[in-house]
Amino acid sequence: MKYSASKENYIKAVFHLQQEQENVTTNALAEALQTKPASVTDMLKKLKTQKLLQYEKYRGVKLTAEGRKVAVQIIRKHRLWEFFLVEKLQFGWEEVHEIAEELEHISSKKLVDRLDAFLDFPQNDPHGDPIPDINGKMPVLQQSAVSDMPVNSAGSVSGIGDQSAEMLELLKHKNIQIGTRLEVKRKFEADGSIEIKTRGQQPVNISEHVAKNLLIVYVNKKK
Amino acid sequence: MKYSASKENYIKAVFHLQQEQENVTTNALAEALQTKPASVTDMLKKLKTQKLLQYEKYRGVKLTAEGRKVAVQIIRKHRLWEFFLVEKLQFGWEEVHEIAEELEHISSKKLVDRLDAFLDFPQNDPHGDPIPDINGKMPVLQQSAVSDMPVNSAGSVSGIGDQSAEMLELLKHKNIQIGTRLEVKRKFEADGSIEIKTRGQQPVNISEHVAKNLLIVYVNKKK
DNA sequence: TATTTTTTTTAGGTTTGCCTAAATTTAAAT
DNA sequence: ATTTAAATTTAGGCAAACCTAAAAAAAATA
Repeated sequence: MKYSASKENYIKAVFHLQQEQENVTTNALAEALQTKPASVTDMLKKLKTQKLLQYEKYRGVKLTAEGRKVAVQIIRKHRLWEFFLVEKLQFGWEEVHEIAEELEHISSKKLVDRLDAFLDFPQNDPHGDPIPDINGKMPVLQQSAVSDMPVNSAGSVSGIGDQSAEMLELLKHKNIQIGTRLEVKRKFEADGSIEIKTRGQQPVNISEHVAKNLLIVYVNKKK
Repeated sequence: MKYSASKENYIKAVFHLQQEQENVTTNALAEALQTKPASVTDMLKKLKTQKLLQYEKYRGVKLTAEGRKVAVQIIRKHRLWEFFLVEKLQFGWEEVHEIAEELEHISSKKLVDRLDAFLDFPQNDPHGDPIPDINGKMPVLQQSAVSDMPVNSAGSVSGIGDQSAEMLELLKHKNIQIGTRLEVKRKFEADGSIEIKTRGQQPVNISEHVAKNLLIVYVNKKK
């Protein structure tokens, strides 16, 4: 089955919003898709008749199993293209999202799978998000936000919450990327900012916003 | 300026049809785009107001300089993607056209130019057609059809006229590809078929249709 | 609980790109 | 030079995906 780019975007948005809460509201979708609630209602009706989601008016939506399958395939494409852009075409991690938003709607299944093989089956995209495999399986790893790390614990950056170009720009400037090892040195109650240290570098201070959106997996410190 | 995929397809079609004849007719466009003449008329009016082509009702169309520029950029994208698909993703030359029809509408200029560099600035796509460079320049080489070659002359396959998947399938089966050296051995008046010989192989007979659509550049025979 | 506010839906439009059927223009043939 | 045929355009419609404004339902608050 093939769906329009617009429909695919709705499905993807529902999928992402469902990570936050089971039931997705019309307003949340309108916000995510930069469109009006009335337009969302229109589209939800269509997607419902196509059995991609469950929708009862005023009750919000959930994806069906089929909808989820479609969503995962789109996400697979998006993330593989992002990986391609960064690894092969030397793009910066803050500029690939926009281009991948277009590339993810290219329909050829064979293309995606060949691309996957060409890239040597990457596990994560440039922002650390997992790439679903050919069967739609994607590993969920145990991530915490830096804001939740105890003082003196160490972690390896594994993902970014707020992936806006601005945020990625800032992290790039602070020399933080996926895989960067960091250690929490101090936490300031006053403004929620945190002092972290990365290998070899002087300690730097990150704002509460950054701390909440910088995801890590714990690692055992080694001197 | 950004144009819809549909508009880009019209512009591209006009460009290609103009290689045959200066002035492109509504019917020819409808045929090429697999749509109805009435729809073509609709679109021509829109493209005219955007100054992409010259159009006087009942008089046919020609691209403007701007239209030509747009067409060439689309063709550049199409051919670069085709090259990518064959060279990097191991696709067969008969299956890449369809996928490139989608990829050519991805808008990022930077993407195309990076892809070009990644591919090491290829001169021709998998079917032998020239790839416009970053400035839109594309070399026109002196091609002849095998049907026009004198007996005993030799050439190197440089392009294909009819690029239908069926034709490409057939050529693949006959082991003919871009760069293949061939020599005309005999021409049969009866049906226009021609006997050719490629290096090492036994002579084979190709139909008039194939002979007319197999393009070559002449080479000096060397033993 | 009644009322106000917020959320969501309905109703009625718009644009893009397509369609069919009918009218018009151009080209071909008698 | 008519008449016939072919090509093209106009007129009126349709579906997708959006919009605004108004109505209805749900949630929040007095």
